[in-house]
Order: sequence, then C-alpha cells, then structure tokens
Amino acid sequence: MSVIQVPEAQEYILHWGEMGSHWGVNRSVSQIHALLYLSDRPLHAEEICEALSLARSNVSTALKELQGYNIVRLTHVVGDRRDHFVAELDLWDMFMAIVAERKRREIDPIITRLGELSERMAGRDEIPEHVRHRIGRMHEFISTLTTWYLQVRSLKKSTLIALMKLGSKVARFVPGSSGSTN
Amino acid sequence: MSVIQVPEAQEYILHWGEMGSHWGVNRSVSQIHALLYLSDRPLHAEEICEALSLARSNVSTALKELQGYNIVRLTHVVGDRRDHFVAELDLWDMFMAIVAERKRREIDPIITRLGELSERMAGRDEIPEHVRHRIGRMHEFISTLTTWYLQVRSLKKSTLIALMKLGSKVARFVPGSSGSTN
DNA sequence: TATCAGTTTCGGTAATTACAGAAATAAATG
DNA sequence: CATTTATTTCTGTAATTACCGAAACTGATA
Repeated sequence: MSVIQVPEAQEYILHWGEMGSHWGVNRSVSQIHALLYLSDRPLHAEEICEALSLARSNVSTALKELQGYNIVRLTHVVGDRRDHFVAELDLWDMFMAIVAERKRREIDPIITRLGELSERMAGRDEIPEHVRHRIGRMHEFISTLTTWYLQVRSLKKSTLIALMKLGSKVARFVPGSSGSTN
Repeated sequence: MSVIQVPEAQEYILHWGEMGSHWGVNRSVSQIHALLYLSDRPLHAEEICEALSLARSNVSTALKELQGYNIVRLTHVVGDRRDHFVAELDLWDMFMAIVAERKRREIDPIITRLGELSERMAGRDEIPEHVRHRIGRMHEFISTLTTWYLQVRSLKKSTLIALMKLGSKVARFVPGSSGSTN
C-alpha cells in the first residue's frame, strides 16, 4: 500500500524520529517528514495517521509544523478533495530551509536578548567588568556567525556546492595561511 | 560572593539554559556552563550547587558532561584540595568543541546506520527503487557535509576567521559564479 | 443547507526526562 | 588509617512533554 510496508523504510523513519528528538524536534514531526520523504506519491493526513499510528490532531499539527519549516508542501490529487502532502526532495534545499527556520526561532531571539542585556549593562560600574565583557563577546560572536551565514546563504546553490567541493582548498585564497592544521 | 548575585548574570544563565534545552542539551548542564563562563575564578561543585540550587549529584554529572564536551576544564587552587572548574573562554574554540562532540554523538551514528541500510538494500528488487535511492541520497548528503566539515576543521583558526570575514566574497574564487542570489 | 475535510482547542493520560537525596565506592591527603 | 572530597548508582518523585480522543469551529463543495 505504501512505503511503510518496507521494513527498511520503517527503520529509516524510526532513526529519523530519534535524530529529530536529539535536536529539539518533536519525534512525530520528524517521523512524518521521513515518511513523506520516502513516499513516491502525495499522502493525505489519514494515511499518515494509519502508517505511523498517530492521532489525527497531532498529524494535523505536525504537518503545519513541517510546512512552517518549508520542507513539506501541500498539493492536491485529481478527484480527491482532501489535502495531500509531499516532502522537499532536494536535500540541499531541505537543509537550508531547516537552518533558516531554526535561526529564526532560536538564534535571532537569543541575539536580541543578549543585545538588550549588553545595552542595559553598558557603563554601569556596579556590574563586574568581566561579566559585561563576556556577555558582550558572546553577543558579538553569535552575531558574527549569523552575519556570515546570511552572506553565504545569499550565494547561488551551485556556487555553494562548488565551494564545498573545494573543501580545505579554499584556504589558498587567504593571504597568510601556510599551515593546514592547528 | 559570585557572579550569581548580578541580576543580569542570572538572566544570561537562564537564557542559556533555555537555549540548551531547545538544542537537546540538559538545562542544568547549560546553566552550569553559563555560570562558569561568567565567573572570573574557578568554582568548586559546592558553589555551583548553591548558586543554581541544584543537587550535588546532578552538578557532578553535569560537570562530567561539560568536560566530555571539552568546554570545561578541571583546575586546582592553592590551599584547597577540592576540584575546581573553569569554562573555555575562547568562543571560537568553544563552538568548535561543541560541534565536534555533537557530530561524534549524533551525526556519526546516523551515517553509520544509513550506510548499513543502504548496503542491506542494495540489489534487492523487492524494495521500491525510489526508497533505495532516497535513503542512499540522504546517506551521501550527510557524508558530504561531514567530509567538508572535517576539511574545514583542519584549517588554522586564523585562516578560518579570515575566511569568515570574507563572507560572500569567497564566491569570487569559484569559476562560474556571476550572480549573487538564487 | 447538508456534508466533508481540516484545524484548533481542551482535558486527561501516558511517557519521558530531570532532579533530589541517600548510600556506596573510590581516591587522594595528611 | 582516618578524613576529606569526589564520583557513581539507586530509588522515588517532580516536572515537562507528547499524545490521544472528543468537541467546537472554519471553510469549501455540491
């Protein structure tokens, strides 16, 4: 009937669910994603409930979540009024979409809060200097990483992949970088 | 007595604990890390218990965990037999250490399992072709990212930072990459 | 308007995870 | 060897999170 009948597909789905929960993603959400990723046709919510033994309401919520990540898309099949769902199949696009959303949800708020904290502490001598410095440095560090990410993200996919294939050879373009290890 | 008296330090510690739990890290573990990061002197376990209102046993376990991540180091202070602990203060080193450990714990096992799955499915015609292909592609994708990471990791810290500062300008060194967005 | 599909909300429950506190063990110190 | 300190293990509990099932609500369709 569907890929859930294949034992290896089941294993994959369980592993994917496990991995999700190690990274703060609801197990059902990642399992549903794995199921859709392995499916060669759009599935409707009812099928997903049955395949993974989940309650209808949770599947609905999880599908919303996956659409929020932009890695699952709603489609329709002819002669069927029900919504159907398909997963993003390009793994690079999928990866970038997940990173973008987690940045939005978990990194951006932390940068905001650290920025507020730093600002609030500025110039107040009753607060130990090293506390101010270290919170400020953390704020700066995360901001720097984020800025780098935004720049890299703006590159074409093909350029990015080419850069990745260069691997450590990118170092050649940095002026004073003779050694390779540290 | 210590940084825990500073309201802003408390806020930082709570935020850091929150963030940890969003990324699959025990809240106590990340709070202890935040406390040590803000401290200007080594702390012993008892102090940490008091500062964060945690049980001695949990602090002990959490400190082991942080040492496992290589972002907290054991030290001693003169005239005191007790173990004391300090956090890695170089944020770049800290970041790389965390990434290395999470790769080891969560990425490497997944690559292994996907590899086994792929191998086990090879050539078996009763398994739908698209299932074999997609699991194989996921395995390949994660392996590629990991290989790239290992290469980049081997570069000197200064080279890495220089590359980061280049931002999207690194694209200049890729032959056919005229456009900037996609 | 009756029906169907979907979403959202809510109360209760199951499962998981985090934690405290005690006890046993180990290891180092003087 | 007694003492101090640290670690580990265990049991029970608290807290959190995940989930089901029902019901209410929305919106589209025929």
